[in-house]
Amino acid sequence: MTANPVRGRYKPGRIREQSRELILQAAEAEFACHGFRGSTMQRIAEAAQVPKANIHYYFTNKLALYGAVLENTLNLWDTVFNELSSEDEPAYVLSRYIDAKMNFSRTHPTASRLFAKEMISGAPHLSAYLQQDYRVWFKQRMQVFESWIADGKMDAIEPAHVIFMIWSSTQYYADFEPQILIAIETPKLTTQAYQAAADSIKHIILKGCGIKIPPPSSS
Amino acid sequence: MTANPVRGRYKPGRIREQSRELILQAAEAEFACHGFRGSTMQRIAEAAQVPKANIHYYFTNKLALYGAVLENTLNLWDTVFNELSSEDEPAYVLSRYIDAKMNFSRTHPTASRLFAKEMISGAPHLSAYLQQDYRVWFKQRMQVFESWIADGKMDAIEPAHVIFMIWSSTQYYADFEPQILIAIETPKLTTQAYQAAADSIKHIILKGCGIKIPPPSSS
DNA sequence: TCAATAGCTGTCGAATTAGTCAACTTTTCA
DNA sequence: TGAAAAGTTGACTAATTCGACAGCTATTGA
Repeated sequence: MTANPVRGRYKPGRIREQSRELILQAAEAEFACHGFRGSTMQRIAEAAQVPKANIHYYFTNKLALYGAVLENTLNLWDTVFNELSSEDEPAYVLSRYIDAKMNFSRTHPTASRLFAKEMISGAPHLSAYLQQDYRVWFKQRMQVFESWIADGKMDAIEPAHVIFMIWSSTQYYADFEPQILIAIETPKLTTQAYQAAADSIKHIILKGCGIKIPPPSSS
Repeated sequence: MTANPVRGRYKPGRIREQSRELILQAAEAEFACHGFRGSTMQRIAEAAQVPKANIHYYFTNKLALYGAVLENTLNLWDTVFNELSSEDEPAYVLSRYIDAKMNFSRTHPTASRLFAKEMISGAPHLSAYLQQDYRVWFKQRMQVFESWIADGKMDAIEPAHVIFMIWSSTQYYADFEPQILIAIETPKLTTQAYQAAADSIKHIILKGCGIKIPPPSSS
């Protein structure tokens, strides 16, 4: 009856992991839609289909739950951030980064919305993150752009604004979905629609920054 | 004692107008920060420095107050929207529009944030607006872009994505202020900073869309 | 098999919430 | 001036809300 204990995975904490994940997912959706104060433990419990008391068994209180959700989101975020590597050909690097950011909007819209809501509210729970990892990351990437400009590989535009344009335009498709759906008259943003958007953004950003597409390479 | 009834301005409803405005302003800030559910009538009352019951004298309930705030915001919005006139020179039209949108972010950041929050939440109170005024406006402007493309005045990019890029990048400076402040290491976004951002956006959008700056005209 | 541990939840209390109401003051205007 | 209208507000109610906790069941490992 011991249901094959093969391959480990049987220590106490197995159930813990599953339940926590279930609750976190429901909480992410709720927080993304209604913000911290606007969300209720009751609604999260209903969405996760567990009694409210069960949530309090895994998370000490509402703020701790919110913190856990936010931490999850920031981890995903960092993964995408790091896609902006410091290869030497800007056209290739930026294209890949724009695609990665757009894919994130497509596959993790609620994470994007949660982050946006937190930011709009003044980022009260993100100051630590912003002051540390984010700040460092930003400085480093700025230098990459500076070197590109120095090498004449792109126009002399303040790099910060270029990054902001990439972030804002890619996030827009997740955060402002209702507005976009009505504008382009579709009931749902398809993968093709996301691809078309990414292509347009790449065209405008690359050309707009005066970045030449390198001639070699196949296709 | 009748305190000069000169120049009208003395009908019943004078006080009404002032009090309503005071409350609406406090409510806008609160709703922009915490969303509809996350805001409380008590906090709005404290911000406006009036008793809570006074708010209920002017607005039947919380939803009505939110609706009034939203309506105010949409009126401001429309004013800026209409800045995108259909003159024949795209470089001039888009430059003016980007400046207007950026000025809106600078002078009405809370209105921008309120709108963003509502949109991220799925725009439950905006469907009427989106389906009407907005939809019509969008279609018309799309045609302007199409004609520019047909006339060879800009690259053949789906116009919708260009508009989305302008909206997203200009709103970003209002909605994601905390992130921006830390990135560019400033305690406050100055008018100069906004101007620099607008210039960068104009450079990238115009050049990126292959729009030539017309040669004539004085400096 | 059988304790010990982990996981679960119904029920409750204190605090906060939206909205009501009746009594009050100020403004208006004839 | 004085009464009607507009504006104001403290005190209240009913409904929600977070969170605590005791007692329950399921899982685990010896």
